[in-house]
Amino acid sequence: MPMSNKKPPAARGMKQKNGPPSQCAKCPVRALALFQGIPHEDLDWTQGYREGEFAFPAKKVVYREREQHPYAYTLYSGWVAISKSLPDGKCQIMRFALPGDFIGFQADMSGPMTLAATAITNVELCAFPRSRMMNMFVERPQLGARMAQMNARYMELCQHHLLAAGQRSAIERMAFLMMELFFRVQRVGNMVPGSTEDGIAWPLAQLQIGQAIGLTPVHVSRTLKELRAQGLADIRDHRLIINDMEGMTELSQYDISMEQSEML
Amino acid sequence: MPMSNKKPPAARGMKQKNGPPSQCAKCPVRALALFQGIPHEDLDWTQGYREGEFAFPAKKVVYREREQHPYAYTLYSGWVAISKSLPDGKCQIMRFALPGDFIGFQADMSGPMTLAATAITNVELCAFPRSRMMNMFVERPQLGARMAQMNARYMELCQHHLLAAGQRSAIERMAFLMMELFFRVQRVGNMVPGSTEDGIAWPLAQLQIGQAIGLTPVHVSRTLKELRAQGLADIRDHRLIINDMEGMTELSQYDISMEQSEML
DNA sequence: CGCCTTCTTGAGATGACTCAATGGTGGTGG
DNA sequence: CCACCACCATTGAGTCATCTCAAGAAGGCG
Repeated sequence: MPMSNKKPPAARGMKQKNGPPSQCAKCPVRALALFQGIPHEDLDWTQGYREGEFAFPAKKVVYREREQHPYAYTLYSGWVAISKSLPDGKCQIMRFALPGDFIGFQADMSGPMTLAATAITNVELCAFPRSRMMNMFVERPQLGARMAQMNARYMELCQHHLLAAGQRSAIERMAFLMMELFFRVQRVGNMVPGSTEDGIAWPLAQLQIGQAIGLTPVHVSRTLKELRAQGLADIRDHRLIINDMEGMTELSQYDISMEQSEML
Repeated sequence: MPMSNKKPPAARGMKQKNGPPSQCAKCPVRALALFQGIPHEDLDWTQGYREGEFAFPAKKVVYREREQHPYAYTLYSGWVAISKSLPDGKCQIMRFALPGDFIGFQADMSGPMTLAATAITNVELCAFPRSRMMNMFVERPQLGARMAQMNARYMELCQHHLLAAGQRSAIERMAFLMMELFFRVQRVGNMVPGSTEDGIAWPLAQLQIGQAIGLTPVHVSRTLKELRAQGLADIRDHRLIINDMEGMTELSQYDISMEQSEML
């Protein structure tokens, strides 16, 4: 049943300061999230469900909204934008998936995708057949519980963004996004090169920032300028630097405890 | 272990055109959602996890953000607002829970609540101990899978609201909220009295509408006036009436297929 | 009957948007 | 290796949607 592994169009164009994705190791080694704390027997058993590893270059669409896509994925390396669009072309990025994150899980696992996924950097993905996932979760309850838990965690991210979008100013939303991604990237640590004490590699264009927090690119630029002027944070040369952690914590109302729980 | 059932302060004040909650029948009968399609043996087994039924009057807080609350609930009757607040008092309603919905499930089932729940109408709830839920899901995988699925569905609601909050105008968001609640209420049908072909009972004040779609109450009023003037929809006497379904569908971009899947 | 909450309406302020032009930067091809 | 081109970021000027503040009207509840 499992189709042969594929490692197609690796690293086409793109600055990719992150360096090209490192070699694909064994699934359980790198896919921390879904399989964290899962008994070894379950892990081995799970291998039968894997359908290979894929690599996509930056900017490539992994799956589209409404597409009948066969896989869901664990993200090994890189950043993926998960988004939803309106008929008039407006697009909201729901979350950024980072290494270890699972993408493609939704209420109706046999229907079309409700969201789109687009590679922001070059990415490596581990594929699972959507049609068999619910089944897999029923057969391996620990895994199912873990999936539920991860999704609940993604829900919390979504809720924070909704709170920000509904109730907060441009600069506050901007600060919040920076803090969230700063801490999430720090957390996956060595999987994302380029992190320092006060900064991380930042692959997002201002257009994408705007799509994530509901601003026009022009206003993103002005807001960024304001954060810079206040000495709070800056994005330059594809890096985010937090200059004033205290000030940013205050402005963003980012709750660090969000990131401290042992489960991703 | 299970504490005695409680049926406390029923129906204190409040217009409550919905009429007071009807009597509490057996759990599985009314809690369609979580137990939908679950084998009978699992259902019976589940009874051991129930910790009684509660009734809350309108406006009462079921649990607060950051509170170490012992229960999660299936909602039997009434509407509950699930919200998240900022230190300065601004409050975003994440979703409205309707009969059959599950509330209180989150990534960290042993930590404090990440959201608050407030009864909008008088409500009846069926309580489950949070501490034992993950366990329950591992022991009854079907139930765990169902919970994951339900939560994925709530995630989709949240995503639609984030899309609306980030990308759409006041009147579009308003129309979307109306359409969502109209169809969700129609779907739970006889559990919510007062539904007609073109309208439903509407317990929300304009303040709450604003908290759900990110508008000030003043602007909610003006936006409502505009919808009324355009002959699209109206809220009067605690009822929502959709006057122009086609126009509302166009304006709201509400996708009816969202509601058509067999699972809630 | 009277209070208190909710809704409505007006006037003015403002944060974010639009349109448009300019300036960088990196990748590509000659 | 340089020049061009495309894409992205910046800045300015003007507009508009939504907010704020404030007053008054309506409706439900004790």
